[in-house]
Amino acid sequence: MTTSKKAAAPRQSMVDEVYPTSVEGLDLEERLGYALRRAQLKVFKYFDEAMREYDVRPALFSALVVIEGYPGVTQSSLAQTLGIDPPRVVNLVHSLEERGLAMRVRCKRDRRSHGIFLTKSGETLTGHLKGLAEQSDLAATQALSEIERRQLLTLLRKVYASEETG
Amino acid sequence: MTTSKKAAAPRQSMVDEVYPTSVEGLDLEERLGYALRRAQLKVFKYFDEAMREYDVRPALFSALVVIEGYPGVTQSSLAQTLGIDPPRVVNLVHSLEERGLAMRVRCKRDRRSHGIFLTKSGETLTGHLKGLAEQSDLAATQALSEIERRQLLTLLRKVYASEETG
DNA sequence: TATTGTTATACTCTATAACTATA
DNA sequence: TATAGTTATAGAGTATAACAATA
Repeated sequence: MTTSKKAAAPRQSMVDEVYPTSVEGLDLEERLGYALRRAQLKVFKYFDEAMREYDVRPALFSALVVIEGYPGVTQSSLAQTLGIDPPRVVNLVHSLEERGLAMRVRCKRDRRSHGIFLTKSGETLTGHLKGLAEQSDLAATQALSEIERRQLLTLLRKVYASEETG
Repeated sequence: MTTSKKAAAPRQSMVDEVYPTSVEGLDLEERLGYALRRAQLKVFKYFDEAMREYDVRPALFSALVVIEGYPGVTQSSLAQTLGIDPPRVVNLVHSLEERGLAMRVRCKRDRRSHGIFLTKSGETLTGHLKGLAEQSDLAATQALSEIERRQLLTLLRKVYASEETG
């Protein structure tokens, strides 16, 4: 095994240039993690463009949608639901409050907890942003038919939904 | 508009707790970016576990596979192929050299460029890691059939392959 | 002047540990 | 003592600007 195969390291001290421009044909094309990362990069790029005007990042958008769906959600529950850590939620909610989009209210039964609610303007903005997000998803996946887009979403959900315990 | 609709903000200064535990039924479930991020998080978690023993992160693994497929690739081409910036490639290649997995060789025609080659031990490790990566992909997507896994890969490629100019 | 590789820098994202106030 | 929220901090990952060597 040490002599018969063509060596990878060059025999000379200087070599000709090699300029690949794609990963086609590489085993990388078969790697799910790589494909997910590249696809996500593209979808997020479109998302960022669509949201730039509002200075809303993915995490903030997700928080808005969850709070809209569960008015009064506690910060710890929000952390669990979004799969992020409590300290991040603090910054997220603080930012929402600063911008007048949400407000914290102490829970009466457990005064350690805070329920989070969208303000009126938070509700309005969230509705608007959901429309923008949908459009940016469509733009980012122009290469897919409507059926394929639904298939993709279904398959992705199947992957991340089975998160079990660890 | 100020009186007829149920206000989102609470009337009281204290409220009952709300503890959602999933995003089911939320519009978030329809967002491609969210689904991609969650799926990627899971696949990367499995990948990290599989590679922990070798201290290999996704970017390093991708670099190894590209160099294996294109022996002598220049750093700028590697950057373009992986969709990362030149400064990151510097660190990546430096790390590979430090670990004896790859080496830089000046190009004879354009002495500004460096061709990157795997060492013998880099080749061996890359082959081994590719096997581990394949297994970790399978483990992370146990919820999918073989056909579904291929479908997912095909759809993701369709999305990121149409990256055009912007 | 333009390009390859490099250094320095900064900014975002994310994770951890420790603190407070309530329970 | 345990938990919700908070603060401080540090580490990845990523992007930008500026520089040296070469073209």
